[in-house]
Amino acid sequence: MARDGTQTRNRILDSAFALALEKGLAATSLDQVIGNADITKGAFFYHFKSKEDLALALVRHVAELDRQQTEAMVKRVEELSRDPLQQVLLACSLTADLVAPSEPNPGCLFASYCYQGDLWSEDARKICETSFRAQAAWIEGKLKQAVKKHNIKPPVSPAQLAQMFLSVFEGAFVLARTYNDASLFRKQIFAYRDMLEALFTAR
Amino acid sequence: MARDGTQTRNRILDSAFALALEKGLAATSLDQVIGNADITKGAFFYHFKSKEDLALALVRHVAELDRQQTEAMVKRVEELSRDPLQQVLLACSLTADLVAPSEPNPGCLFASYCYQGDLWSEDARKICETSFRAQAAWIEGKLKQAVKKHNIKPPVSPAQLAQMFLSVFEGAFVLARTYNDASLFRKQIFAYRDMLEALFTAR
DNA sequence: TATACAGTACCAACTAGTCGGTATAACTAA
DNA sequence: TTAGTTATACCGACTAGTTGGTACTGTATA
Repeated sequence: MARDGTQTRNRILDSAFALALEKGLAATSLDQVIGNADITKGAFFYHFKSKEDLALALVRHVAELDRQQTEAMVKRVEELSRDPLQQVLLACSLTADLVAPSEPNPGCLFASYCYQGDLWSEDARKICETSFRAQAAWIEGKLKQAVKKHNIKPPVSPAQLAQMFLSVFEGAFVLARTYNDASLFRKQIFAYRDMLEALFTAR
Repeated sequence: MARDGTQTRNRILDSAFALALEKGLAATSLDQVIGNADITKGAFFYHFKSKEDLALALVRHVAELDRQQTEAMVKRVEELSRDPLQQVLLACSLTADLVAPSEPNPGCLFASYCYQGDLWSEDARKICETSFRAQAAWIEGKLKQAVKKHNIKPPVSPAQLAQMFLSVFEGAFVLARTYNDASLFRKQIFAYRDMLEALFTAR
């Protein structure tokens, strides 16, 4: 073995991630990724065989980070409360705190990809879809438990409400960017939270 | 006067719009825009002085189209019902119908721009923000009227609910693209509608 | 007779990607 | 111990092609 290459690989990934959120990967040249990572072209093409390869590796990387983060959050939330509805509400609050109000480029890599045809390969799409489905499935499951436990019939199905979490999540990023105000993200997630609470508490 | 140039100009705009939604304007070359519009380079640079100029003109163009569409919708909705809440609910239904379930590239130009640094100039941002604010303001106003009329205190403020419409709207596009299923847009808008109705009806 | 193009030839800057070479470190055989 | 071997990790000049944009001539239209 020679010196450990995973460090360099991660530097490239981190560099590409930051630039992708800042200006979109399609509009970012490899030279910029390379410069930002403070490596050379040779190093880049040693680790990735093309820009497309990098794009795919990046979305895989981010999906894995998300999975770990979600896993940890679920664990914390299930320790904090035994009530399924409360668990979901807590998860919303923790999610809202993920984006600092001063964040200059709040956003989701998946959303960034899906509006840039080059990167939006079928492979990339599936990775994003899987990631989304996993998150929605957890919320849906908890809400179904809440329906049973509280013996309530919400006006919108748990499945639709779970998807709406993702909609609000993604939409809040777009709003935050358009209004140039990252705090909007937090506010929207909390609005969703409050709304959920009301739907399952009222009556 | 010679022949009317607005036709050609609109052809360019339409071409760029379609390509922007399909693969993002940043990843689209001028040659593609020109080829798609079936004109020549000379014609393009007669109407637009640069790609940036086109990008700005396009977002302005789309914002104007949106404004007209919204204006017409508001008019229809206010004819159909006198109740402010019902007007908002109707507006949701009409909005849901704007995207055909078979639409190959459902999406919002504004969202597409905001994830592509090149195009995301301060000028473009302001145009999107103004467009968003106008829509949210109408919903917020109607919901405030509904609060008074029905003498109800919703768990989330009209302002937040109005912004949530935009969040769901934008997020639904991202979901539709990620799940590769345009019908998700309609479903999410209806879910928002049903939720709104429940919040203002319950108790 | 100015406008609104078509057409084409061209350019400098940038792009993704290649290629020959080098540095490092672990393994191997004398 | 050490000289030689090998694989990995990386360097950076280079290239072929694309990009946005220019320049200029020609022509149909109102």
